[in-house]
Amino acid sequence: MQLSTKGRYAVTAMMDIALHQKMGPVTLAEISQCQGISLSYLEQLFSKLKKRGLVKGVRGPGGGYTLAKSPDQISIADIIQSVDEKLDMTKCGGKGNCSNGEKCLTHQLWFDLSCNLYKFLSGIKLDQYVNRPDINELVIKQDAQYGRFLNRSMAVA
Amino acid sequence: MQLSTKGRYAVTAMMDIALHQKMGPVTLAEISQCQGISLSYLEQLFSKLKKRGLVKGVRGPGGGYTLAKSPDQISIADIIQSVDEKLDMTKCGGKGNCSNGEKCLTHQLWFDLSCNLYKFLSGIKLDQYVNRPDINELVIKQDAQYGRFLNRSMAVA
DNA sequence: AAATTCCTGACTGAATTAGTCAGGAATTAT
DNA sequence: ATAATTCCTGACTAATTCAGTCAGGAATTT
Repeated sequence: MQLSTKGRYAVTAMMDIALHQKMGPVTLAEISQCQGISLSYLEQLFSKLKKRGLVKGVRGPGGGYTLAKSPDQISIADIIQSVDEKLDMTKCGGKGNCSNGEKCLTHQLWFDLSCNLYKFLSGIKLDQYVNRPDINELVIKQDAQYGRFLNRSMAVA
Repeated sequence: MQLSTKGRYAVTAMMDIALHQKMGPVTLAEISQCQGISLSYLEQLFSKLKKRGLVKGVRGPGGGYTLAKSPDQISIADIIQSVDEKLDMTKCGGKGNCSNGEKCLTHQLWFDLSCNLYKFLSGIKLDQYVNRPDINELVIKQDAQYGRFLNRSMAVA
């Protein structure tokens, strides 16, 4: 039972964007460098995030990715499901035909587990992280470390 | 994000044993047949369940496996952790050194998720299934289908 | 002594994951 | 216009894990 780095990377990247929203679009190159994720791999993940309508791509210089919805509308479950496909723990995909057309002994258990998981992850939205002091401290440290945004005029307020 | 069949099989098998406890030891051959799990694979899994002290093996004719503790002492989390290793969703194994020796942006999130998961799965014990009418109905149907226990004198009461 | 059952370790095929590579399309800045 | 930047796409590869097989041995009961 494990979270793939696929899902982990996607959530991390989305959080990075949410945390830098004021700065305008965030490039995958930046995320790649700061979060230590392969650029090509990020591109694959963002292709899926885009298909699900979670991000918008802006091409050309000064471009990057932006959140497609407000951060209080994007849950961790949304993100993971975009790249990872499923939070469903049943063998049968919820259909209940897991053992000779009937529910198997453990069907209800996995079904309950899936519900629990979904409730938890869909209850957590990106905006909950944007204003946490401990997270902001981390981001500031990271940005400094990689000299992020040094040559960009801070947009908006 | 997915449950491996490893964990699924182990829980199913343990539930099978719990449900047939009164009949004495349950052989892996029976479980293999009724639950549709490869015998050799079951042997691997039970080797781990035994190491963790969840089951006891009884060799020889009439042997099989028995629960090593009472079914209200065995949680789903115990079983999954025995064969699957971890319910930990953090990258760093909980140590908090996921990003250059510090916590990564998502550390706390995965930590909270792990706790939620563990609470849920450790709160469910095998005995909760032994007396459920719907489960018992399933078991009786299964046992009939495979002619289980036809040639065995029903022990105890 | 024979049958049964647990028990162990090594091996294999298939799937998935994580990551690479090459190239193209849109946009902006010069 | 042209060059630089960035998204965007698809095909390919290496490594890992999963699921399952196989062969043989040890303990116990009949």
